[in-house]
Amino acid sequence: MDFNDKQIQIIDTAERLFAERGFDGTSVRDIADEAGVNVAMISYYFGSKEKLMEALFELRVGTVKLRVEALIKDESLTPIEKVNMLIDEHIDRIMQKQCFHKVMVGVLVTNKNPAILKAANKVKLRNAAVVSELIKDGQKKGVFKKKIDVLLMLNTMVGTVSQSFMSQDYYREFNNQLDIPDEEFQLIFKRRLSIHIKTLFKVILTNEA
Amino acid sequence: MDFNDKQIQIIDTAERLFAERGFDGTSVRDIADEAGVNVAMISYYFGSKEKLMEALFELRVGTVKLRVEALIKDESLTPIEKVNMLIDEHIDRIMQKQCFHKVMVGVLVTNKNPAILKAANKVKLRNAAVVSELIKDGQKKGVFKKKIDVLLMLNTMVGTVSQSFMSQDYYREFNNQLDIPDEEFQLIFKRRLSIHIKTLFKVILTNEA
DNA sequence: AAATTAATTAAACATTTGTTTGATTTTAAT
DNA sequence: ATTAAAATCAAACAAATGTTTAATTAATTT
Repeated sequence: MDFNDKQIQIIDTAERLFAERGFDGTSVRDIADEAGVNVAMISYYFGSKEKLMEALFELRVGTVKLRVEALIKDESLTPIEKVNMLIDEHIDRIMQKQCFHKVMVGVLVTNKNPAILKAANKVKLRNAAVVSELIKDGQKKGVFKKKIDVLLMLNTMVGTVSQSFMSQDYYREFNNQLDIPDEEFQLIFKRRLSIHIKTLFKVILTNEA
Repeated sequence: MDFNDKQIQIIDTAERLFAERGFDGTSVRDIADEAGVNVAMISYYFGSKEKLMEALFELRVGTVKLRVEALIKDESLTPIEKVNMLIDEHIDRIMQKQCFHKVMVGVLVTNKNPAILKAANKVKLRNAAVVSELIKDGQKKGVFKKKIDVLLMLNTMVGTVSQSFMSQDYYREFNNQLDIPDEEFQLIFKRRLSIHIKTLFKVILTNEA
């Protein structure tokens, strides 16, 4: 499905409001007003509020290029390098789509929309499978240890990143970094997060610090 | 504030529904019906739906005994033992109050209720301060390394636990543990999670695997 | 230029929402 | 037993909700 400019404009607005106020906390009139369109346009273009949400997921998840799957086949990279790229890619994705990430979290806590939940689980399963492959390869090459809980490891990555982004203002204040510019802080924040998780993964995968 | 049996009954029901459907996705009639009381009782006892939410937080957060603060002063424990107890305590708390935890996440993603958000931040700040003390003590005793990002470390604990509980059914299915009894799985799950995070913390705190 | 399709609108629609009312029952105190 | 307070109820309230309608305007096609 491809959306026209007006549709994307509505979806973008909906994404922002869903992230700020939650799905049920946002009315179609809120969306229409902020997007500068008539209320009826939402039904006209998407059919319903629920389907607008599904369109949002289609637009955001559907366009995710799976660099990961290409990555795993690259023979010039070591397993640990691949894992590190995986981490950076995940951080970048969440950072670039913070609103959508919030919406996603909102959907996952209240498993209301089963269609979206199923889609999310599918993506998750595929990612877990890819990472499992990557790890198996590393084990075969003798650089990774034998027993590795893949899902628990991924939970640490996803959970740490999610938690960090959700409380980044708090982090900034706690570390007295309110004076430095936003963009610079984002860079510092991202780099620290990246190094942090890579350190954790190294010990999970190799038992070395 | 102390609540009578009927009030607690309403709060418990509200907690479950807020966790399942979100605050805005739950109507006061839903709550009243499932709690087996008249709709008017919610206004009668709490004043409003919003205040019912605040009562829920008062009941759950207010009763949290700060074993942590007592813990830090216990001279018979090593710093690493204290940290490990902190981890187990956190896992236990989330495990025992999974519904409330979901509600909390819902509140934190959509920072709608500023009163609750402020209270949550206060708890967080106090916890961070306590842990900072603990770490400083460990550094003084020479068992912890110098540069430690406390908040990032806590984000890993909180994030990993949150992410793990949110997707525990998925974890169970992925690891082919659907056949074993619920309680047994919970125990296994908890133990793995505990060991996992303790391993991570050890490397964060001491640079040793 | 006429005809046809698509886009946009204000208004109306039926429900659902949170909350209040006023009467009635239950409980507790005198 | 009488009184006062607390608890419970069905009904009503206005406001907000998602969605539809029917008319009008804009864009595209013929």
